[in-house]
Amino acid sequence: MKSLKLSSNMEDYLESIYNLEKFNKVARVKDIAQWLQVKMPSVSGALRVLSRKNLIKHERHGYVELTASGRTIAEQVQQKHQDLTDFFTGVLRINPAQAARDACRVEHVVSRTTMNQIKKFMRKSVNQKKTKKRKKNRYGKKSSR
Amino acid sequence: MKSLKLSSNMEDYLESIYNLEKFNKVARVKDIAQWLQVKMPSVSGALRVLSRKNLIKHERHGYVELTASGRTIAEQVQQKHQDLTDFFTGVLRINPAQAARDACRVEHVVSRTTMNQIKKFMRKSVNQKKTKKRKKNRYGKKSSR
DNA sequence: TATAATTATTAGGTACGCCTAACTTCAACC
DNA sequence: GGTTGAAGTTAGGCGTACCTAATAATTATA
Repeated sequence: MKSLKLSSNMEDYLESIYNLEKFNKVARVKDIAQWLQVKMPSVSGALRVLSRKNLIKHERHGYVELTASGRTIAEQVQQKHQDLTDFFTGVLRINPAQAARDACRVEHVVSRTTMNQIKKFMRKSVNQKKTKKRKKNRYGKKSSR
Repeated sequence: MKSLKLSSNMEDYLESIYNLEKFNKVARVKDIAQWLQVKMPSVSGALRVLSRKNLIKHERHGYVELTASGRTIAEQVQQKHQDLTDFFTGVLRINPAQAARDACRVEHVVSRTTMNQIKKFMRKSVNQKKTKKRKKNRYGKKSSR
């Protein structure tokens, strides 16, 4: 391991590469820049750092690719992002656009503990809803929606 | 208005001054440093910035005091902090220490919209609990605790 | 009141992350 | 194969926020 803790910004770069690989097949400097709303030289700089940490593979003027360890980190961040978005929209009833914006920023600062509790809470809410429905049906009341 | 958006760090400085004024009557450079786990020169630097923005009053070697506008910001941040802490402990069942740590970081990145929904959600949970209790009592079951 | 200890400031340096401007490389087309 | 435009890199600069070391001011104590 080169260094253990990754900055929020570097996590964002990894996450954007991950998403671009997923949606565009390949990740290019220009697309990363556009995704993150920064200029290309900022991306070049970041890629140099991530390369040195062996989180990406990147040859001059070539596509950017995640390494296995880079992918692991990206997936973790992405998962947090997804879980937070679900929580914000599903539980807190935030509109999707705002939920995404908040998730983007919260995902870098929220603890593992809290993420776990959030997921636990969501599982519980789902069960409660199911239970409610069952009860209503059992008592012959019309189910909501 | 000098400049509109304050960095997370500057918000932290304001918040710590606010808390120190509240708990210690006065805020001193040394105490701020201790509170935020930074060295005194970092505090001196930050205070210069906040002074220029008219958010604090600070004469060389004197106590630090919030101005009206500084206090307003500090109170807003502090309120978010409190609401998030309540949410984390009360709803998500996070232990108080971890809740405080998360609140400290989330308070700077979460949107107003989401904060509002969090508060709404908490009010709703409280009501639901009350309702449950009432129901239980009405049906003659022993109330929890 | 002079000295010691504490508190605060200034000076100067580092790391990060962004930018613009200038240059290079690549690919695509004539 | 040379030209041209897009994509990418390098160079150099800026702002933020932290640090250590050195210095200054204040407060406490002998």
